[in-house]
This record gives sequence, C-alpha cells and structure tokens, in this order.
Amino acid sequence: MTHVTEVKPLRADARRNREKILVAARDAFTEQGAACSLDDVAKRAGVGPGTLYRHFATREDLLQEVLGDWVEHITLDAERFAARDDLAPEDLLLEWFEALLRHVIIYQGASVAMLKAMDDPENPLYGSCRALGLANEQVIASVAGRGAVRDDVDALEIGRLVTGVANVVDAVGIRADEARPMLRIVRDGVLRTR
Amino acid sequence: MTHVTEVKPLRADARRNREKILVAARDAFTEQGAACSLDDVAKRAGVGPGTLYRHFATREDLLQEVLGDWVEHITLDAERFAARDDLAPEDLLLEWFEALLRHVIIYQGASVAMLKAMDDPENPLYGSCRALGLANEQVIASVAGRGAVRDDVDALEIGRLVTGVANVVDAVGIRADEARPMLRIVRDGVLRTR
DNA sequence: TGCCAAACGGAGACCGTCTCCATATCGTCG
DNA sequence: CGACGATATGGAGACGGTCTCCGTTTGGCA
Repeated sequence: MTHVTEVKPLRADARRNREKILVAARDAFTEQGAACSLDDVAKRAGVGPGTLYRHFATREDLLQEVLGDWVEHITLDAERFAARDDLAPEDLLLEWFEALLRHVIIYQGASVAMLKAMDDPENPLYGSCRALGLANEQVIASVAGRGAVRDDVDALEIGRLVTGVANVVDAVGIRADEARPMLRIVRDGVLRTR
Repeated sequence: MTHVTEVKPLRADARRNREKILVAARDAFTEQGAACSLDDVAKRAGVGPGTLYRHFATREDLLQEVLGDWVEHITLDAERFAARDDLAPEDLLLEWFEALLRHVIIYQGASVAMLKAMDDPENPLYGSCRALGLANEQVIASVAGRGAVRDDVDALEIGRLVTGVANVVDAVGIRADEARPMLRIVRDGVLRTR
C-alpha cells in the first residue's frame, strides 16, 4: 500500500493531542472552510501552535489526515457506482459526477486545495487526490466497458473537469445542485454519440 | 451605460500617482500573479500604501482598472469570432473556448477572482465579468444561430465552465494548450448531436 | 525513584492588509 | 503674486495569520 516509513509509536500525550487537533480541525474546516486560521484550530484543540505544527507541518498535511475516511467513502461510492447496471450509462454518469462533486466540496475551499495537489506528488494532499482519481477511473472504466464513452477522452481529464466545476460552485457560491447544467454538458461531452 | 456618479476631476498629482500605481500593478500582476502584495505594488509605484488604498479600495478595484483594455480586447475578439463563417461550428467553438481561456488566465490567480465576481454585483470585478459573459453570449448566439448548439444549454453555464477550466489550468499549473482535451469535452457537450 | 528523550506551549519574528493623521502640495482667488 | 483651504500624501503602526525557537514539562523505562 502506501510507502512504509519507519514510525516509532507516539508518546501517549502526543497521540492524545494529535487526536484533539484532528477533531478541532474537522470542526473548524466545517464551520469556516479549509482556509481557516490554524492558530485558531490549535486554540480550539487546547494546544499551542507549536504542537499543531509539529504534528502537521502544513495545512495540507492536516487536511490530508482529516480527509482520512473521506477517502474511504469515495472509494466505496465508486465501487457502488461501477457495479450498478440498473441505470442507463448517461444517467449513471451524471449521478456519479454529482456524487464526485459533492465529495470534493466537503469543505469550502477544499476543491482548490485538491486541484493544486492533483498534479503535484510533493503536495501532502496528493494521496487523497490519487484516491479520487482512481475512484473516478474505476467508474469511467465501467461505463466505458459498456461502450458508452468516447475513446478519445481520458478519465484524468474528466476528473479535472468535475473538480473544476466543484471549484466554480465553491467560488461562485451556488448550491451543489445548481451545478447540474454544467455537469450535463460534461457528461454529454464524454458520452459516445450514436 | 454604467451608473453615472458625479466625479470631480482629480488633482494633477493624484492623477499622476493613480497612473503610476496602475503601471506598477500591471507589472506586479504579470510577474507575481494577481495575489501579489499590494504594499509591494505601492513601493514599486513609489507611493505610500495609504495612497494606493485611497485610489483603489480593494485588490479587485485595482484589478478591474488594470483590466481596462483587456475588456476591449475580449469584446473585439468576440465580434471577430461571431462574424466568422469560414469555420465549421465545432472548430469555431473550440477556438473560441481557447481564446476565452487565454484571456481569463491573463494573470496567475485572475481566474479565481473572476469566478468570485461572476455572480456578485457588489464585486468591483463584476463589470469585467459581465463583459466576458456578454462576449461569450455573442459568440454562442452566433453559433446557435447556425443551429449547432443544443437548446438546453445556456451561455452562462458555458462561460462558467470555461472559466472553471481556466481555474484548473491556473491551479494545476499546466500550460494553456494542455487544456484542450477538457475544452473539447465541453465543446462536444454543447454541440447539437446530429 | 530518577533520568533523558520526547513533547509541549507560547513569546515573538515576519509578512501582508489596511487606517489614521500630521504634513505637504495643488490650484484658485483676492 | 502670495496665501489659504481643499485635496492628497506617506509612513508609522494596529491587526491577524503563519511558523519557529527554545526553556520547561512530561512520560516511560531502567
């Protein structure tokens, strides 16, 4: 799986603090978006800023950890979608895009972070992005297997595009469901024309 | 036209400073992106921060002014495209999207600013955004007039989508021409299928 | 129990934003 | 032309966020 780095177990108090920080961060991200003050997060967690920064060197590191089970949710979702055959490809695709979008806008400002990490293996969020990419690939491959997808389109481009739409939703400040017209266009651009 | 606010002419020195700031800002935006330090811009212009902020209350105000002839360029471009009939609709549309994208990524970080202003009349950049929207509408209407565009897609959505792609280009850090696959998808999603 | 590595926290350096006001400059009018 | 009021200036400094450094505390092991 992920690269095995030799990790010595944390001391009890350190592990406790780490957990408190993660909880505080999740709350703060939810309330104020992914760009909230990290010193605030530390305050919420009842630790000093130094402690926060030792555990999570950058905002992205923190976000990556907070997004732990988010990754699992997405992966599971992708499996569900890839297995569905009760839906016409065009409907499945649209619903998948909507699901993807909703995942990506989990926190205000998360989509930009994702976008920035998407092509940059150095970015701590790269892991989450890859999971997102793989999930998308899986669904696209499944739909493509049914012959519904143009063969000159790449899952990577679709992923970028949908994340881009998420970004629009985030920046413009519209509701997720108002993004459907855009997602429809993407969907129709991806679908093979009979 | 735009709302006529009673404006008394600036004093000579004020007008000079205003101009110096605009030049400095254009340079700084080009070199360091639209999110560069405004105190730096002031320094470059050889004025104090206070002077900069009196002339341009927000970064967006400054950007809006800097974008003065950018708006004209785009408008002209749209007219050119709308008048062209040497190209098949699908090629015209793709080229237009590419032109639009290149306009929007004029400065690093400009696309986000645009996106944020797009639906917010309070935002000083709203004017530029509207110009962009109108330009796009004009071209889309022209192509639609040739019966090439689905009638369930709206120019607004297309504009958002292309600006979104610009945003992806900006954030991911790819070259503008690497956005073509995404723009093709959008184009194909917009085109009426025969 | 005592020791040391591990962990802590918070003071403070640094940077960008933006304001306030004492000072300087413009342009007009006597 | 000189002087006065309106206009404009600049930079010191308050503020808020990031991130570090280091003297102090704490946990776990012998």
